[in-house]
Amino acid sequence: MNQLLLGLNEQQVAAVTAPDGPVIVLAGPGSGKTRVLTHRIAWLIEEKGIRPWQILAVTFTNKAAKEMRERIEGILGEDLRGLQVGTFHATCARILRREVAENLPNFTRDFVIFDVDDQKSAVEQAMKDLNIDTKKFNPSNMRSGISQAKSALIRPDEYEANNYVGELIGRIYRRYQEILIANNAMDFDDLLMNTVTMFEQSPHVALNYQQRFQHILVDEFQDTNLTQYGIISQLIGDNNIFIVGDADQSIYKWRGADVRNLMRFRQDFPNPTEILLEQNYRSTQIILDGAKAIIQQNPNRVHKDLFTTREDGNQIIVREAYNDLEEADMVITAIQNLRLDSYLPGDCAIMYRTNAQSRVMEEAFVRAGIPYRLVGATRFYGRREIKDIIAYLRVLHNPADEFSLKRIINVPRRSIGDKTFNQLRDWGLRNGWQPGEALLELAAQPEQSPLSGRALKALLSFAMLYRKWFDLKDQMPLVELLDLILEDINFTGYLNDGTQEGQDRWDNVMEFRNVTLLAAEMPLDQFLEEIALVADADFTDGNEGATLLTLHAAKGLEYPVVFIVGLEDGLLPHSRSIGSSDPEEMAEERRLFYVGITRAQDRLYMSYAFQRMAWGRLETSTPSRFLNDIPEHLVDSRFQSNRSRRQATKARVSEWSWSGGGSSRSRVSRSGGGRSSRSSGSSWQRAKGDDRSRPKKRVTASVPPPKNLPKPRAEEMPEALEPLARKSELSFHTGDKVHHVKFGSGIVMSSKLTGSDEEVTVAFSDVGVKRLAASIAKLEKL
DNA sequence: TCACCTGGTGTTTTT
DNA sequence: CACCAGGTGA
Repeated sequence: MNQLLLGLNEQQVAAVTAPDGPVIVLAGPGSGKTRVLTHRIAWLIEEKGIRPWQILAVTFTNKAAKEMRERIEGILGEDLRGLQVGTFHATCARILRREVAENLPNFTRDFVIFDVDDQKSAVEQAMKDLNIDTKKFNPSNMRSGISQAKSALIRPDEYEANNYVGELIGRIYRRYQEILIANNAMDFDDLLMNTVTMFEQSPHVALNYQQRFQHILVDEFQDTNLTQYGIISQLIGDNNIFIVGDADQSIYKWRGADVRNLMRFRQDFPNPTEILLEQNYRSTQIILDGAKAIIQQNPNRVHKDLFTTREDGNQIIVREAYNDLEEADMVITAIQNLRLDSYLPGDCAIMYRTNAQSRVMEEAFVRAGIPYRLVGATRFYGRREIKDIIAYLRVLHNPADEFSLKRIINVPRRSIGDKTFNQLRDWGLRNGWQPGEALLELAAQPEQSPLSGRALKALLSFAMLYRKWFDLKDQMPLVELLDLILEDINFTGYLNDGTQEGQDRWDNVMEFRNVTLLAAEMPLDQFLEEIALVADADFTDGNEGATLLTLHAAKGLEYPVVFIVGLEDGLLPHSRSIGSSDPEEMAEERRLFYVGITRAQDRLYMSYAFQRMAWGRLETSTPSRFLNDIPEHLVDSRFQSNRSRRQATKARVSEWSWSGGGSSRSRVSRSGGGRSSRSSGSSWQRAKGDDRSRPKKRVTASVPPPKNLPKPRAEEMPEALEPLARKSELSFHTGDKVHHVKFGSGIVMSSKLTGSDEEVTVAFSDVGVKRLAASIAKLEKL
């Protein structure tokens, strides 16, 4: 048997060796689809005599592309130059860079790529130009409306509105596009849309690529949008298309992905070879059963019979935490204990629905001194100081980029304000110069400019710098150019303001310098393109620490141990989907959960918190409805389910935490927490340094009603509808011994009246200090 | 022009 | 709570 097919199962072999023509591989999670893709490409090259450059493979992330290339090179043991592997965006950017000059009017090959921030600025500009109130209509919403349109291959002149906001979006879209052209810029969506446009307008270019790519392979097909489908259609001709996907893992509808592309594919490419990969090589039976139970609840899906040979395994552990801080501590303790089972932090991933949840987790890791890696959140290239530096490079590369110039012309401060900037701009406009060119002209002939006095002096000294860099930019390696700029503008002095934050920012700049160092001889345009297209998910490598990431970013990854935190209604499923009239939104939340679960190889932990901090307030939450769909026998849970929770409340506290109780639980309680001015009795907690209890600037003298007191869950308080009686006397006092059904016994540290309730702080022997509302907590005096 | 304040607003998820 | 845009005074 061919070496390439060794160790593959029957279906995988069928996929790898599938005949020419359209092929659909429906691949369940963990079914080895990456393996199939890499072996397929290797098979084409080795057995079918296809040259590497005749193959185009499209992946979802840059990282996946890199891995795929390396794996194929590993299999074939040769350098596969010419093999085109990349994301849609990277592939299109590459094609456009080469063809745009001759084949797409309005752009030169030096076009820049606008990220979401740049897009927002451009949208705001467009709205200003059109006299549309940016307060009344959120530019972000307008931006996403435009993005949706572009994802569906609707060009500005094709945009049809069916309501008032749509009409606005249409107008803004048209103006926005003009602005981009003026700036020689494309946004992410343009990379795709303009490629299709170019292929349509210049069929010979499309034909050229058709002749080159005899085999096109697309991964994660369920998350392609209409425009991407258009690209494939243009490229495919009579060539061979091989797609891999799983409708159950479609989680990007919100950004224009269209699962119906699978249907379209079946229509446009009749009688495809269809292969189902159902054997899971990743997870234990229990984890897989849990995942199946979740996904089965979705309507209108094609049933798949996933199975694994990894029998049994540990039960899925589900736990409730008192609040988000305790939830984080539970994760930490669990990770510490997992060492006993030989799992290192690097084997663990913590997944959450929203980036905002990462903060509390991160702080817990820092406290515990456990190494971790945060994926996303404040993305590296999104940091202000990094964006500033990139803006310098961008405006040097593309003098038309007004937004970048505007960003940096007064950073660091050089007394160049809006007025001066606009004068420069208008001067350029009158003479047909791009903003960067206007700077060069100013440096050459300052006396011709309409500026004078202080403004001229300030601007001129910047223009001289700009000209210097501009002349040198192609004559020195990137790092040297960067160093020169940093030196000339004294960026250190600007950032290093003596604070830790300043230091961190400078460190980031140095980190960025390393990137340019690695880029070595790379020309500026290519460098800018690469950093524009990197994604958070590209940084998930390495196993020095636990990985913190969103469920979206977890797609395509796997870990021995997975924690899914924040399993609460409103978070997962997200509140936006709960209130939505479109049932697809809820279905997508469910798929997201499914994706998370199926990342786990050996162990799976889930948690939810009774209350958590959100928008600076303390919110009470209900466990996620999804939890009810996991059969009880798969779950090791203190609260088996909502149904039997009341019964389970009797269990001992020690069973309650993942670890069996333990160290530093007192960290878990939250002081301050949005409720106002506290009595001095609890000040000792502040000393422990809960940074959320930082003294507030404004202290209100009166005590507002405690709007945010934890609300009781219905089954704990049958008469919940009755308003709480106004209390006037303390029923608990410092030193009282009390007992709590959940936390066991403890001693009252302090107690005080809040608007309509009594707030008791208790030190429990097992779980540490808790702050409780007397009306709810059912504290028993001993 | 800039430093400082204030009030409004927002957290889904990302190439 | 945290971030921004926009306003104000120096």
